[in-house]
Amino acid sequence: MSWSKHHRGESRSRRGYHHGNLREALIEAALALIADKGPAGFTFAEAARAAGVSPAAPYRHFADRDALMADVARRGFERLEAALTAAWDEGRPNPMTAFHHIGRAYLAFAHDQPAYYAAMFETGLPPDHDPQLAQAGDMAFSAMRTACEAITAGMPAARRPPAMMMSLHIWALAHGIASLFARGDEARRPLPMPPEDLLEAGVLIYLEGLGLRHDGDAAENR
Amino acid sequence: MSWSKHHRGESRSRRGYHHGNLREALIEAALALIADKGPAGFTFAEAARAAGVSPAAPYRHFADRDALMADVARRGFERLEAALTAAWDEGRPNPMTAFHHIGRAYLAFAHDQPAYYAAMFETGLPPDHDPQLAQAGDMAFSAMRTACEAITAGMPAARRPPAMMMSLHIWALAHGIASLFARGDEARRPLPMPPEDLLEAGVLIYLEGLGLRHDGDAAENR
DNA sequence: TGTACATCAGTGAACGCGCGTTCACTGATGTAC
DNA sequence: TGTACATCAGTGAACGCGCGTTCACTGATGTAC
Repeated sequence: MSWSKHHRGESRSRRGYHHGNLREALIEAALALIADKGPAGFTFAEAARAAGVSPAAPYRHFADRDALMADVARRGFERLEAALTAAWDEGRPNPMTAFHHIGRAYLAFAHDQPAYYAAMFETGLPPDHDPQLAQAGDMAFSAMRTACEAITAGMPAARRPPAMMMSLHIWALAHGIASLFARGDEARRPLPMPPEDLLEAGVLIYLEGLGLRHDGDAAENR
Repeated sequence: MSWSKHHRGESRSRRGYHHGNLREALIEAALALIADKGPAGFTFAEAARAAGVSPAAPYRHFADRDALMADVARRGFERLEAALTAAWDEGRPNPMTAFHHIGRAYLAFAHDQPAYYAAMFETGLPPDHDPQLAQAGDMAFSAMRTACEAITAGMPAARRPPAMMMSLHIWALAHGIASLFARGDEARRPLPMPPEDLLEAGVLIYLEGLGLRHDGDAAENR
């Protein structure tokens, strides 16, 4: 199979000596390994093997194992931010419904992307290890905060809660439920109800506690 | 130092050939290693070295690395249960105050015992990997549930929330805040306020949403 | 009180393994002229 | 259009290391008699 030298793999973008897209291939390999064996089960050498290159090749693209992991985490936060923003959809069809969509999107992300989720929250790496990583995390949080600001905008200023505090509460509640009960890997704990329902009920009670009526129309918030 | 053969280490309970308390020593070593380098940084061999025994010795007490880890996690849940129960103190001085003590105790545990916390929640092991581990986890959750039942006992049955749901909400909120902002290791994220204050505010709003007045006296709940 | 013996916790040497990392190198690419 | 050359992505062999696990063993303990 002499042609395999010039047409290795399934894609014509991978050429013989030069891989062509090794950086992306390593990240994909890392995701697959993390999903399979947890963040601890991912090794630089095995990612290289999965990408079909020698163990020295990854050093052309990442300083070390942690740098690759941080890049995966950064992409995870970017994806989460996109998912939350799409779920919010600028408050359509109405802020209260859109707010619940955000919560569902958070749980869906944790469940459907366990590798990203683990890289983002369970590697033990400090979040400010990499400025780009920290910024991506802030962006994702901002998506939540934007929604909180919008949903409380209709309240009288005196009774309006600080959007920062509110978004931290919602984030923590969603994160707690996701980490314990909605994660996509083996560490998920059993729950006597769908985690989405648990989160939605919690958010409703919380909003009620803030003085945001949720029964009836949502005209107050527009 | 010929006597070191018979009086090895700082304790007279450790005797020459037989360690005397190796099981405990391995668990302590594991905790120290996890605290130092995260759950992934703990190895069977290094725990043996820290305990001053040969690498084969741990196999007399634990089937493998995961079995030791599960034992550490089990003890962690037992400690957490004890801490929550002590904080609740059967609802003294009054249920609302005692309830907030529980939240603080959860955050304090996560902060002060990062090794236990990581072994309990971040090893990636399935929670039902070990029946004793699962039971210890249930016991800790029960402590929370007992408090929720007590604090809602005074409400009219029609408006009383299910204690199961309520305790899941409080647990998830505390767990989310602990995991993100109150953990004792490097992965703690910065927060513009003490995490205890964030949790207490969230709990107050949540209880308000349930219809549990918190301003004024707590007579309603006694 | 003394002795024989079963039990068992820990030894230490050995094994195969995969890891992270380095090094001088080589083959492909693309650009200047 | 063709050629020389700088660039750089990937090679492959090598290194030292620590891991998990096994094995036949040995020394300490405690109990039966």
